[in-house]
Amino acid sequence: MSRVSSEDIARAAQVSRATVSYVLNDRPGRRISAETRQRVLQTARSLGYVPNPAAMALRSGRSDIVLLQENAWIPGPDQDVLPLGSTSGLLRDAVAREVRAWGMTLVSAGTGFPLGHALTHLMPTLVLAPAGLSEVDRDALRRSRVPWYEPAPPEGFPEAGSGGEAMSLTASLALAQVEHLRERGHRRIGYLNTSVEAVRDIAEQRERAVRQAASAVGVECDHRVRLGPVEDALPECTATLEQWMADGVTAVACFNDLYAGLAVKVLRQRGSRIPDDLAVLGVDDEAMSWMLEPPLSTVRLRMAEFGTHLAACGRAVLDGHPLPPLPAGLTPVVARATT
Amino acid sequence: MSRVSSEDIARAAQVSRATVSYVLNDRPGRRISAETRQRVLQTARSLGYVPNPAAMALRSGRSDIVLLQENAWIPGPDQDVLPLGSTSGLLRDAVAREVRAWGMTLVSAGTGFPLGHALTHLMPTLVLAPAGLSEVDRDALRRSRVPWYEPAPPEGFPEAGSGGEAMSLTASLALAQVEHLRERGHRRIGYLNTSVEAVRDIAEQRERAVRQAASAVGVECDHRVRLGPVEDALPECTATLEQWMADGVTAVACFNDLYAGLAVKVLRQRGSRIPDDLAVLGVDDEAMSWMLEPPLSTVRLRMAEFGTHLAACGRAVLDGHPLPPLPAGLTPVVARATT
DNA sequence: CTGAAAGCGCTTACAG
DNA sequence: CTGAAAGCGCTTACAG
Repeated sequence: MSRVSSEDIARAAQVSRATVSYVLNDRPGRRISAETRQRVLQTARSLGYVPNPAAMALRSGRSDIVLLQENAWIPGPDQDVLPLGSTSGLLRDAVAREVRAWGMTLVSAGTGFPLGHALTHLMPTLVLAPAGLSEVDRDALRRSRVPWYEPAPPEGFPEAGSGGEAMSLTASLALAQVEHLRERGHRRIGYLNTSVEAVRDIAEQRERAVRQAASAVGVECDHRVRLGPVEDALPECTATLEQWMADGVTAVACFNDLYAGLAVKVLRQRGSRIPDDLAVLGVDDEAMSWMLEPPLSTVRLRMAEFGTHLAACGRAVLDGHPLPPLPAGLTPVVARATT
Repeated sequence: MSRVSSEDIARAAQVSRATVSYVLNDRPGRRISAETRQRVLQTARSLGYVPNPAAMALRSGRSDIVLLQENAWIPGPDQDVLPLGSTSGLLRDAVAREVRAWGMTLVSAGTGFPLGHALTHLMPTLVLAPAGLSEVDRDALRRSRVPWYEPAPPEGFPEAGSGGEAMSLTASLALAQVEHLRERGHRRIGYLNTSVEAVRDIAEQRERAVRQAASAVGVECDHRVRLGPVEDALPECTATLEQWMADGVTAVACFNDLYAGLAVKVLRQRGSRIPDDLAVLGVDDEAMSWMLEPPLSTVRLRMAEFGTHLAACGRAVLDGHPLPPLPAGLTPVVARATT
């Protein structure tokens, strides 16, 4: 069965293709008799009409595709990969659901490729970049005049009295980590970051946010490291944590659950008590985090909810509306046994 | 800067658009003077020409998009999700790399949506379904005449003397699990499967494959369960494993590392020794599996290599060539402390 | 060896 | 209120 075109439905409904187009697109200023209108709608439905996306794209110079740019992997044929947690699919599916409600299609094209390629091949209407864009990608976007949304880098915390202004996800995450540790009585914490290249930007942003949060909350955070891929980082992590404990650090906030898991491993190996000798706090609430011994405390990122928000922001840039504020409660602490 | 069209390059190179098209597409049967040819190629390059994908798609009735249909999630606004391991992104990126070498673009559209929607919106040239397709999706594919590749369901194991015929990934996985356990001396094993709806097909295939592998190898595998989402399955898992141990089961093969992690958790809680009282073997080699206590033995799926193979199969169906055999060594055992 | 023309399926001024 | 026509950017018979 070949596709049915607007021509087909025009013929069947005894009107011109223009009329079909007008009623299907609900063009204002065009008065179509209610009767004709019904007939067209009817036949369109009964014929199972779906507009040809290529033709629409050719005409409008834009497809109905929204491109989700994920960039949390190191590509490469080897296993040299920092997997973004198992939660990243949640984001995509949530965004996909919203975008679909607009009558568009969300698509993601794999990471590690310059955006330019996907841009010319897909001609998306909008690009969504939950974790930010490289300057190169931003350039490509500007050149091809495709609108995009990426969260603003964390700008610090709302001023006192600003009336609950929006915080970035990163800021809210950092604050959740630091506040939780403070509540548990810690006054000197360390930050265990990653040096994996593919997530450098986000790692730097998080570290900055944690420092700001710490000083805002009255916690000292002068101890910080950046470790390579978790699989290889055990020795260095051991040395670091021993030093830190000697310096009076009582808790570590980690880039994510993987590094937190590493820290837990290190502490167990040397017989340290968790959290008494050192508390450990991750990020992501990975599927296996509660299976660690002891079960890992972590800050969850509500990915599905964040996805919905991300989509709303995209919609706003498309419509020229102001951006909606980040909803609260996106970064709940999951306190288990390591804090 | 608006896109440059073949018209532009025709003008600049002083030829007709037809000529441009002929040289760019290397049309055989058309003799274009080497000189003209060079000039066209030259100007195309210098102008940064990229064919308009919408126009190509409109003309050919097909885009240059390859759609990767992943289906390893339960969608839904709640957290009721079985995350496919953190390794799934590896697959996508590997396939994307191959597809890109064909001059096409790989795209994935999120899971939990009927394929029909993406089909009509994207008009892909090919659909790749690493984990198989539902009958509904297959119908949609047939109706829209889009070619697709999905691995054949496991058909059992090659006959003796068949000369190393291709095995499915599922079969090879199952065999790896069972053989490893046999080598470790186990003669009566259990299979800990998932009942999560979103992966029912794959769960059933794996279970069948494990049973076949067990009988092929001379191991008894009469003990099997299907547990719900890991987070809620602890009590049931406990009851099951206790029963099995009482029945003389000495090892469990699991659907994936999440369920294996659950089993480990259960055994620790009741003070059983691993692997002496019960050995545990997962699948996936998740990023956190080695952090468990004791570190989890598992079978890794070489996702990147599998992705390359998947792409090659897709290419073969596109070209009408015979399918390449599944490469060997895609499912190495990672023996750690639980077996 | 190269060019003029049709046509893929849509939308939207522009006439009636 | 509705229709005929142009045009988005490509490819490919079909003439020269």
